[in-house]
Amino acid sequence: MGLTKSEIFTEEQNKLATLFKILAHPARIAILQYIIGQRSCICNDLVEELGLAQATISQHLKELKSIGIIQGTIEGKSVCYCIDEKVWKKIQSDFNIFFNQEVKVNKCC
Amino acid sequence: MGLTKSEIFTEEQNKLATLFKILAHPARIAILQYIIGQRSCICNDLVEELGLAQATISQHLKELKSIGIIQGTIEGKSVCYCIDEKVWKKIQSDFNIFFNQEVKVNKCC
DNA sequence: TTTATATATCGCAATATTACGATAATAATT
DNA sequence: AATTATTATCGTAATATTGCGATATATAAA
Repeated sequence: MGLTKSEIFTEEQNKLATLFKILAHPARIAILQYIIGQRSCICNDLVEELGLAQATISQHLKELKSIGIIQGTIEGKSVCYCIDEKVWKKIQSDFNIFFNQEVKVNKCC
Repeated sequence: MGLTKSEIFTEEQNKLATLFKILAHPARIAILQYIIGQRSCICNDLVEELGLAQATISQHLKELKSIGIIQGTIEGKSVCYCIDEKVWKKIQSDFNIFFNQEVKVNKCC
């Protein structure tokens, strides 16, 4: 089929999976790291830095924007992208809430 | 195309993206949460709990096993799955190393 | 030995993702 | 007004993922 059955999972499970999915691409990891290193950047910087086509970078930026982890501000004829620190920390917190669930020892493993 | 250009990214970026990818499905989140709640479980427990086909659950378990976050031990005619706490904590640590990069304030956003 | 139980794997169909060329849209520059 | 620079979007091809029925495998039970 190829269609995730979202309706059988909780909203929390779907939301967490979506966050993971947006981060699950090396180009998007690289984009985030580049923005952090430079504090901000424009789309073309990333095209030169990463060597992917402009359309591809633009699409990755759109996906990162979709979860709010970056935001873009129009500056003349370019768009300045930067990290939204609040969202960045919220995502880290959500991940840690998930990972801080106590893993109990058991019999078999 | 549809083929991620892994060769243009660092090994670290590819590895992190892979970890995110394996966790980027609500069924796999649900499986991990169920195992944590029960300490361990067998494949069939998950089939009943989640309402996905046995083949589907088995495939998700295989993917989780591929990053070592769970391990399976043969117990009679079933397989007992549990969290590998060491790997669990390592993944959490890897994520936090990524998220603890300092986000500096900048001019535009 | 036959049957039942539990899991893994194969093969397939449906859908999603990735990448990019072409092109549209917008604003600055000439 | 025409040109240039920057980004977004559309359309498309290639590949990946998801889900499941069918089937293979392996152990326990009868």
